[in-house]
Amino acid sequence: MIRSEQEQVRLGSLQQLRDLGINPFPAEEFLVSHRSEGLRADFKEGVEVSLAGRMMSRRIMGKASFAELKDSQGSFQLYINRDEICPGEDKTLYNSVFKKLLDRGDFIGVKGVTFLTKVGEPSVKVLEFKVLSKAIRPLPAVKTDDDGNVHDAFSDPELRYRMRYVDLCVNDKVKETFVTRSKIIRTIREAFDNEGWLEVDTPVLQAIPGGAAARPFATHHNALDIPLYLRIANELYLKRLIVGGFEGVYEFARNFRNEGMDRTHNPEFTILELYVAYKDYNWMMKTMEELLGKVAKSVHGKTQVVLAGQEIDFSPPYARVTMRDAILENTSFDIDNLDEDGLRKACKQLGIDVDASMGRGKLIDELFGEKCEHKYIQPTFITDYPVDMSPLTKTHRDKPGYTERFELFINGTEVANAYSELNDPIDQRERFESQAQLAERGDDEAMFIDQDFLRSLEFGMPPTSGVGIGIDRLVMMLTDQTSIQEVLLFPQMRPEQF
RNA sequence: GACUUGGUAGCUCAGCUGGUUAGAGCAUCUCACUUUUAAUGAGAGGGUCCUGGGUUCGAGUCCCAGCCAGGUCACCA
Repeated sequence: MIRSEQEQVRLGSLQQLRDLGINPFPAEEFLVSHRSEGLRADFKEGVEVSLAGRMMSRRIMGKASFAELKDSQGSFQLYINRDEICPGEDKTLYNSVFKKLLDRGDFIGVKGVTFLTKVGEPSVKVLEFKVLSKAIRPLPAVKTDDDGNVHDAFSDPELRYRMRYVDLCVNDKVKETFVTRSKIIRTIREAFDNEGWLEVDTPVLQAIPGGAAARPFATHHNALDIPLYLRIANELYLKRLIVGGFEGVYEFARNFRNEGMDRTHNPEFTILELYVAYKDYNWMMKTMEELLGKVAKSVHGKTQVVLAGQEIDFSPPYARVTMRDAILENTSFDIDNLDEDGLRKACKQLGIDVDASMGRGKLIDELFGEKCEHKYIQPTFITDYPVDMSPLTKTHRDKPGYTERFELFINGTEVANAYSELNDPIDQRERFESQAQLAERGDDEAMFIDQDFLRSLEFGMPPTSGVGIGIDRLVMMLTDQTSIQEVLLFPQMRPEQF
């Protein structure tokens, strides 16, 4: 293995530490009394503390030095004075160990006393330090000046995603994004738990990948000798649980879809699905706008959030626009007056590619996707989707041909999808059958018929409303990110060649 | 998958119509410096110019193929 000059120096230092009887990778616990932000928030001089972390920089001035120690909360300044850590004649600990053999990126533990420097920086005067772990590779040397300008940022997206550990070490904003992600999920979970809804786990490996229109990843179970699929959705399992008598169930589900990747799609992604009995999609709209208002508030302290330079207002209520009105407003075509051929002509007239496999629902979906979707920047519920693009949704109570379904759009991106769930087993069977016909026409994303799911509905499912929220996308909306890779710790990449 | 932009030191980047030994800042190494904070001052080292072909007296630079990534589009949530 070829080592860079800096790596060779560090490997040499590692050996010299060992030669001095210092274990560069000690096993024993290091007791920490404080962490950086806590210590700064409640700062008093003259307090004995022990801190541990990564040494991010050093400023050596002869017989005294300053260093930045970075822990999980932030950074804290250390002051190391030669004669204080080496009171006797032997100055090896300072002159050799600290100045020569330690490097940026090494983990150290220190014990010392708090004080304020001449310029008022809260610091720890180090009395003892211990090598906790040696770094062989140099971290990128990112610096921030007094005006907050970042110099020599570690910014190459490929390197950042492939070596997220480095990205997290040197780019504080990245860490913040994932702290926020966790907070968003925690806020939702707390809200649902307060309602008494049950968090559940359902199968990731499924014999029939159902609940959505998408291409699955296929795998094989050796012992059973059967094909299995990674789930594209968990919807049908959660509904089985409603059949089983739970009144509210939810799951933060990792789903897998074998499709393209771009800044809003990763092959694996997280959807929060929630099903609540005796509710309908109108109730769900209210529940969602209240939830998102609450989440925005818990993350930002207010419901107005800046996203890609625009302010998004998450305070309820959100606009409600029917699919028909959305298309009417944006294209002046009234889908109520158009049959399949008419829709196909309308699409062609608007420059939308169509093919023979597209049914009425798919054509309407194209019209909306191409000409309307991107216009909904503020949170908007698009409601009442045509029956044939919503095979799991109850037909609309008073609009024939439509369903009780909505999708939530924010910044032109679909963030949630919800319906009054179809619980009529006869109707559901017919919908599955028409999906099967679509498959025969060439639609490779049409749904499979799930006989067990149909059987469960035949035992009776209460009226239920369900929703799926794209958690990754929601996190994007709330952290001012426009790429899904920025909200996934390890976005999918083509494997690296070593 | 298509189009497009890029890949040069550990990091961020220059490198002109092809022309000596490929540069800068930070980082690294050596020396100085006991309250600095993008520490400072002096000096030094560090390169598979993504890979493989080709054109040429000569290629980081031009051509072809490939690999990886970003962006746009297609597909999708």
